[in-house]
Amino acid sequence: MKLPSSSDRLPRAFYDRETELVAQELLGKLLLRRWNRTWIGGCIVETEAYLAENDLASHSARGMTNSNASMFGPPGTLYVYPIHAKYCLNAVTEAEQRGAAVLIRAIEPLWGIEAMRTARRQEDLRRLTRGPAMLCQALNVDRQQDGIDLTADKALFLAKPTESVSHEIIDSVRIGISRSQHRRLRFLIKDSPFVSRPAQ
DNA sequence: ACAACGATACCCT
DNA sequence: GGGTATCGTTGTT
Repeated sequence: MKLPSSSDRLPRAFYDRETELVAQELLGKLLLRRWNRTWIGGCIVETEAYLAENDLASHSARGMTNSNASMFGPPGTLYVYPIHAKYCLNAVTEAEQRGAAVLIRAIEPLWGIEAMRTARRQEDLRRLTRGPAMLCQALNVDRQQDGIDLTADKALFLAKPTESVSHEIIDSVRIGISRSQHRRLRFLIKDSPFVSRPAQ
């Protein structure tokens, strides 16, 4: 896979659609992070949808606060939140003020693998980006990046793949939540060895 | 001021 | 598969 260029960047209209659809369509897309004058990133293999309405597992479920404000920003905003002394990253979806987002849970590492190994203090390729907090650590993303515009930022963006690769999507229940556990809002690329856990 | 908890991951058995 | 480190956020006194 060739490194994407700025013309491959996903436009705001991509994010300004139903969250479940965006979560599925983000599979196979590329996530790129500029770090120390090089690019780190790879291909998205696992996502979860967090909805604006009737979703008690969503951070937006009890309204906007200072800490979740960027989840209510325009589509294409990055929402980074802290959990268990780590971080997870989301792409905001639907119209501004809706409060919906897609959690990016895992990528297949493609570029800057040595930089990821350094950031993660982990040699095993399979354990570099296999989970949302691992992914943030590998890409050097934390709360400093919360609220940036993925459709314009110079150092962090999402892009369409530069070569066509077919994949099959499967759904699953979401991981690590205590409410709305029955909903099948987790999406994976079938047979990818880089997902955090198999579908349930 | 303080206690409880979480969209986690690591380490151990 | 289970226990837990670790810390920001939130809800309770």
